[in-house]
Amino acid sequence: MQHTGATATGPGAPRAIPDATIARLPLYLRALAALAEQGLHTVSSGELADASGVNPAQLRKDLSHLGSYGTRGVGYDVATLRTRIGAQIGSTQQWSVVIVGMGNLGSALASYSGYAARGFRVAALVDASDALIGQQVRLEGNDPDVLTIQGDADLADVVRAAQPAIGIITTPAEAAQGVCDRMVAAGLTSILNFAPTVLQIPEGVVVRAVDLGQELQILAYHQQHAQIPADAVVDTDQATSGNGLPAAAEPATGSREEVLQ
Amino acid sequence: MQHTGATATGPGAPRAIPDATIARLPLYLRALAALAEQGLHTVSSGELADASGVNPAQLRKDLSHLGSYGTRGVGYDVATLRTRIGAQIGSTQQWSVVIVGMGNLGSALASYSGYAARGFRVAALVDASDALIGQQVRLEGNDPDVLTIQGDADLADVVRAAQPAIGIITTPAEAAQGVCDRMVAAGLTSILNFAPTVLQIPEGVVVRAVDLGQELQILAYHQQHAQIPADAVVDTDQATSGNGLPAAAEPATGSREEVLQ
DNA sequence: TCCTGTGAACTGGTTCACAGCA
DNA sequence: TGCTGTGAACCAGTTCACAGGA
Repeated sequence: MQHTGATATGPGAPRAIPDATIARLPLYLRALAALAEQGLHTVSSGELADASGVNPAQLRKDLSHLGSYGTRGVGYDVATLRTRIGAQIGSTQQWSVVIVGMGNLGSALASYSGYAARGFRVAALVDASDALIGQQVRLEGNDPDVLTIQGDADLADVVRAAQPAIGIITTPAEAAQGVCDRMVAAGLTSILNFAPTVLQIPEGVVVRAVDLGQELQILAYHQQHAQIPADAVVDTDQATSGNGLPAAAEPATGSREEVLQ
Repeated sequence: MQHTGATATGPGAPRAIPDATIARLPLYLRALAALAEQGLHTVSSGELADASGVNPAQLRKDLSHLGSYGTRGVGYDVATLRTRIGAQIGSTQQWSVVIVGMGNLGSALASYSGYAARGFRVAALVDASDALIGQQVRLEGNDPDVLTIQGDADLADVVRAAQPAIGIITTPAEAAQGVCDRMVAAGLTSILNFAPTVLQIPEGVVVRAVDLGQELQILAYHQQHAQIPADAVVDTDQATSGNGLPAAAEPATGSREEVLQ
């Protein structure tokens, strides 16, 4: 991991939130939104940690990096905490994204309805295929709720015009590096890459990669090495419902694998 | 992160590959496939590390966990290494997956054409909507290249019949926990969750989560805190092309953010 | 009493630097 | 000579455990 020159370790810079913490803030925000929707006004670290899938001590330490917004003996005020985390993460302002590659995945991401709620808007759609260029795409709840797919050749112009904060690459692997280079040249410094390839980028650009195949392979590894020595799966502290399988009905609170990290 | 009772620290168990290493093996495999395609027969740790976006020492240490398959003074044999990593990760056998939730994202994932190449096949598609149940979906290159969407009510039967190794959840957040519970009850122990919610699972089940919103928010954080003090972006060791923007044409080899952890 | 906030211990992971072999 | 393999140093992140405030 490497981020921008942002690690300003200057004398008067309290700006030092660990990367691992930052990756979890969206999780907390999501959990807080759910709690607020339930009408809750206060949460303890234990409750919020549970809802976020982390250890309570972890949660408290993470939040302590943002300042002291809890009340001892009581917990955290849901609304206040949402505001504080939101401010840190930048969800107070709206960020534009441009999506390059309007195949199955690109289209699916374009029509993702959760952008607005999280402070994002799709500003432009780009593809290289003549068959797609010029087509109009309807985006539920997006600011311009209809976007015209623009040509890959115009990518630089599109980026300069739309000034998106983030570029999303959903092209085939072969095209990804070229798209990335041109995004960077046009001034983009944050890229979300769904193409199964490693992007070479200059200093100062942040790339996050999501790869379905990689995720599946990691799960396959665990699957393969989950030796079932007659006690690994069944002999947990979970009740079994007589068919030798864990009961589904129960709350099933348990440990879980960390999210992406 | 938490995986199955697989951490068999028994006396004669050399089975101790760190999780962080496992998460990178698919990356190496991908890079090796690309190198093999280029006709390369041998790679040094430096070259492979470059192609995978990691530090050479990291790569060597990772590979050393699988055994010694390199030749000092020369490097690694591409074919051998592919085989070894493939064997570890389980890509020697084929794994079936079931996808639950055939909205935009589910459909996009279903028609992802990279499954076969990585040793996966889609065994079943499930959705709760009457409008979708019964519809046929064409899957390029999949074993049954046409699948009929099955009803959510039949999920347990579908899982028991298809015996998938991995369940993929692409339902709305509200439905995800229910689907997960029933998957687990039906015997699934590896789940890939795209729904923006934390799944509560019993011991012995491995969940990996991918959340678009979370990724965007992490990037937004970096974007917001990438103070541009007139020297953060431009004043790197990258050449500028006169327009004050980094040149796009150059190789742009540089540091990069780690892939997903 | 019950919770937060945090120093301190610990764990896991990364990088360095070099010994050792082709 | 040029590379791998790996102990040792280092660093980041997690968890513990408790002091201290509402």
